Amino acid sequence: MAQKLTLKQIAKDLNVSISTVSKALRDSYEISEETRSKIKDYAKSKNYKPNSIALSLKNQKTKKIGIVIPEIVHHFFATVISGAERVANENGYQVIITVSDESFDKEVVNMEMLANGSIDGFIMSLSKETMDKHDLHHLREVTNQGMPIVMFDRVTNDIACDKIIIDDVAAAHSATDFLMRKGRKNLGLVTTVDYVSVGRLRTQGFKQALTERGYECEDHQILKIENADACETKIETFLAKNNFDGILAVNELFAVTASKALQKQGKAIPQDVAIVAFTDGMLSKYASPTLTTIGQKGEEMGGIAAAKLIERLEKKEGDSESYETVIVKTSLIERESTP
Amino acid sequence: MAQKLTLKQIAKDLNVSISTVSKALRDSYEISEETRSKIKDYAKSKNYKPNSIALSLKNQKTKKIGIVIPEIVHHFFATVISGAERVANENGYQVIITVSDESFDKEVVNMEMLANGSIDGFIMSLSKETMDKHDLHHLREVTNQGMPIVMFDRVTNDIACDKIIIDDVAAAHSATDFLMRKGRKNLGLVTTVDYVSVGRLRTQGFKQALTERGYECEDHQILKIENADACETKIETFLAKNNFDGILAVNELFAVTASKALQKQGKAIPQDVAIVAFTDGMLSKYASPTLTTIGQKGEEMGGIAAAKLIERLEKKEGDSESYETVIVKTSLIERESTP
DNA sequence: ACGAAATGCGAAAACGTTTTCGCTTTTATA
DNA sequence: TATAAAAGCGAAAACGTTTTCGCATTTCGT
Repeated sequence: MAQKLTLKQIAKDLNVSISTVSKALRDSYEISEETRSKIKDYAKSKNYKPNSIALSLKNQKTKKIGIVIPEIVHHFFATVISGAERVANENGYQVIITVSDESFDKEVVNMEMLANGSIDGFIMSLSKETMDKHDLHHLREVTNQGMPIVMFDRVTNDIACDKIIIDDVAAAHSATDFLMRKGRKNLGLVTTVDYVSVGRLRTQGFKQALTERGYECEDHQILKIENADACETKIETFLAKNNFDGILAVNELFAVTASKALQKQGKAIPQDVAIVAFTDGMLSKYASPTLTTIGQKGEEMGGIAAAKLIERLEKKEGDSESYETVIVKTSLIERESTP
Repeated sequence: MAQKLTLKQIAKDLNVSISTVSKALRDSYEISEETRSKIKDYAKSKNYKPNSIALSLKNQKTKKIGIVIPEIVHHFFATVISGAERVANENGYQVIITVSDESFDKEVVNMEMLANGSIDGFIMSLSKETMDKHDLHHLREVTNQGMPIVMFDRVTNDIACDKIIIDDVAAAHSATDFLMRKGRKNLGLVTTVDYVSVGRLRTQGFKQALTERGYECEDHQILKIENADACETKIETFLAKNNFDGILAVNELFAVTASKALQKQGKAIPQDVAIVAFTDGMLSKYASPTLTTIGQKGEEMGGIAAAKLIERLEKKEGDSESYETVIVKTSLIERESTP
């Protein structure tokens, strides 16, 4: 009903010019104390708030950050958003979320939409399909326009930008090592297909740890899952065929599925089989038994990503063009699934 | 590097006026076939995309929807966002997320920020503190400006707007009934404090079901939890003091916590105690035993909320000013925690 | 009391669009 | 061939800001 109050309206109401109103509200010395307070009082009483669209157009800045993730109903990504949103808000920015749904096309469409003036920069994690096709033209287009990107978790080396990751190799390595220190010698890995960077790297860390201790890593020890929806039977047969005493899983879902399958097969956890999972989410905390996990600190990653992006946005043009890769430390959170 | 292409730039490059470019790109009959295709080809080759900020200012529409939720790292809210985002995108809208963190002040600040031209309308669920204080001035301010709100889940009757809810009373009633039909006579309820609307309503449904079957509902049967972080010991003592054979919990977390506590106390589930939980999330699916839940269909609620909001946004001014409350059907998803 | 400096304010441009209106030039009509 | 209509294009306003510049009035110094 009550039309939105603008500078123009205030100017008309008070019989001054628009410029005077603008200056008064920004405490310009050009405006007399008297006029200034008259205008400010009036604006306050009518609850004037400058129109952010007009400001964006004028300043060529939107104070908005676009977050592109593959999936939102997912604990890790939700925590990343949470961290990014918090830091963004603290710095006067807002976040716009789009979900690629693991689809290359959606990722492209969403980013093109946002790149047309809606936001100042991107925080993103690549969709599976993008990593598989390795088609990065949309990312290049964005960076060519001078719009910064910060990638997290699922990144690529072929785009020059800041990156926030965990050291997947090292984390998998140390988790595997942890299992071996607990006396487990017959280890299995439940992971994703290789084109997902984190899957590949974690597999690599797992293998390294084994060979360093003089064990050979054989193919039958590793299960690569493409589609998480149909993982249950695959995991069951994988576990039935082998006689593992330790399992590393690249995510909670695989881990808890494995845990249940093992228990169904009569194994006790952690006595017969120990389990460690990547990603410390709800499932790990509340599964039975609770799962030992590698905490990925999504909240922290999101926060760092937002901070880095904002830093770059607010830095003078043409400042150092060097990009940084931040490696966030993981932590092993021991629970009941390991002895 | 390559500056963003504008109408002005195209006009200069092709030696025509800005208006001609604009009209050509929008296929105006005023422009000759020749000029039109020249301009369109050029624009396409340079990948021109209209600046959305300028369009927003011109049209006084942003094509953006603000979603205000109390918490994002939460399965139900994540599904709602997911559904809303999907429907919004299908209709050419984008979503901006802000999190109130259950704080009244943050809710107010975030909404004021968004209300200044950033978005066309709100989808929201009230923060606990807002429900507690029952201070709704920020919501009224928004609606007075003519900006529509659609509320979901945690709503209030004191604001005129569309609402998307489940029938909490009926759902709790039928879940309680379900437990009684399974022969359970000594039921306990783990819920939240009353000022959270869903907590109050579910409690009401629980009580109704009991009294309808001739049981009296006594205070000791009900545990009201204010802070979910510290719920564990409270739930444990609540269960130890009573000898329940059936539990209804208002969310997954309370349910799985109760389940574990009961098992620790030597009870078998569902043989000794049956459990039903509100909210069908990850936890229920992967807990041991898996939990029978009342599915809230967050994805569907989010989708409906977005559809309703967009419908209202695109309807001619001054059309019917009547608001609707959509009640989304819940479904009982039976799993191992009930016989 | 006269010129200079300071004070207070308004006009206008700019950000990138769309759209209305008006101006030329061409084409059709009588 | 004169005239009306149609076709093709450009100028300008509008959306709501900020900011530079210029103008008028007041204050000051001598």
